[in-house]
Amino acid sequence: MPATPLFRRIDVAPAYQKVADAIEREIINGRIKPGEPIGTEQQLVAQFGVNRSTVREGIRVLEEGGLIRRDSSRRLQACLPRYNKLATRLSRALILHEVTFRELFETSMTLEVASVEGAVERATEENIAELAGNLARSAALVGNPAELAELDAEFHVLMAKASQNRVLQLAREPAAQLFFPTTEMIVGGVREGGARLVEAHRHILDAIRGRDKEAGVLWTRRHLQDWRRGFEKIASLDRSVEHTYMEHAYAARQ
Amino acid sequence: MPATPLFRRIDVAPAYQKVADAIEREIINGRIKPGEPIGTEQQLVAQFGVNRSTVREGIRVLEEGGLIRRDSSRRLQACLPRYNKLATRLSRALILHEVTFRELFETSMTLEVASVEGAVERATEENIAELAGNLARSAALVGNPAELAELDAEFHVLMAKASQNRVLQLAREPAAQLFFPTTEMIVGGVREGGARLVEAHRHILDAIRGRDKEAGVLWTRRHLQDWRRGFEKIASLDRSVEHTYMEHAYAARQ
DNA sequence: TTTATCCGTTTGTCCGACAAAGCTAGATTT
DNA sequence: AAATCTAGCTTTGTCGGACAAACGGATAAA
Repeated sequence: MPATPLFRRIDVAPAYQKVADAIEREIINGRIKPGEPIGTEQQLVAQFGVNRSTVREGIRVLEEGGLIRRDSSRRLQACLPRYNKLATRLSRALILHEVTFRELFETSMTLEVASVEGAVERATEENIAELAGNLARSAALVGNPAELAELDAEFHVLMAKASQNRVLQLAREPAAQLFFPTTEMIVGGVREGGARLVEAHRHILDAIRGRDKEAGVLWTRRHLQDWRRGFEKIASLDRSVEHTYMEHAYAARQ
Repeated sequence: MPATPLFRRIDVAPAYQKVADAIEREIINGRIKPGEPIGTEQQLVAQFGVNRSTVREGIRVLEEGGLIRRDSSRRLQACLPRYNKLATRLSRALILHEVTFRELFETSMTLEVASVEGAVERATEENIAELAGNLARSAALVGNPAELAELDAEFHVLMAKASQNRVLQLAREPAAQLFFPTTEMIVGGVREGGARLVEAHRHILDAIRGRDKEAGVLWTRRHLQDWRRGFEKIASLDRSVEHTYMEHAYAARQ
């Protein structure tokens, strides 16, 4: 073997990967815009000159990556990767890495506070209307932990949306997906839990309306501290977000 | 159509999806541990009773999701999803959503501050040694924007690691992947930029060593503000990341 | 206007096949 | 005996062809 290699390593990516890469490039470059059709499998077979099985494997990769999806009639089209879907993967990764609720709590505190600060600064009338709608529905469902937990998660999503910061929206999502599902357990297990939750939301919304950052931050902190107190009554913050929880969330969702 | 639907939508997932789900469940549940083999395609064919093509499509899904990988000899094995891979996809999503550097900056400020706070509280001797090593190398490369930019990114990764909060580590990664590559442009374009960067890192490390949270936060803020000032000299914060970054950084990298 | 029917297209799945690359174990060489 | 080589088996990546089910659209019937 020569001391200095004469040749660069040849790129030998499998064909399905090359198919996926080629389509991905077109989407990233903007040559194919979100919503536009990619073509049928048959057409891709013709264009790439590979077998349909190979094309289909490439498609699966892109589909899982969130770059393409199938519309109502199963035809392929480009799409904007949905935060939510990617966030789900990340949440799973967090579980497998056995993170603790303490880590989850600490990070969520940071991100929710940033979120409310942004919302106070930049929420539009429409954002506020959405939050108000959520609050009204929540108030009507104080006694229903399951529904209330879902509305709580939505409230925080709306708050992030109101911050007009999409990076923040994305950054908070993975933690939120693991964090907020516990709300049901907590609201259900703590006396007056539901009422306190709605009360906090009301104060936060008022702060956003009144552009009062201090109040917004204060009530967001209280809101999360409430969660923490509730959580510590039923579990330890330093236990990992276990498989048991995954099952719980999974089962409940399906 | 009845006002209230009588039936829930029936689950008719395609076979390849069911294959992927089945394997995923085993991994999430911990029945298959990271590093353990999944079996050959032939075995999966036998176990699931479906065709190999179907199995392979399912495998692509899991592979892209980061739950399984192929070892040196291409055999399937479970693995821990790597943050980095997932974060890359998220970064791509951010680009497609045409986020601005303002959003990136604001979120990074939040997350880096949280990161340094955690590091000040919980950094181990090993963490500090790693940071010190990074600082020493940086100091030796003040005049080299490309190298320094890479070391800067690493410094912040190490800082997040020192916070002992894996959720935070993950949450900051997508933004960081888009944010820090611009450092090269900035350090190269601003007089004394490299020196200021190393100086800031030094103060941050000192603060972590001395468990001085206030100083840590202060210098982290300054460090990022420096970035911002530098950035505004060469581009607008409100332009999308795609337009600015794709042109500059991509061209430079290739 | 709605319902039913037919037909071409597309997807999901299956079968069988083969070359290339990796592993295994016996045969060969040193 | 140890190292090396070789041949065979296994596994993956790819291919071609096939077919049922679902969908879209057009047309006929009520």
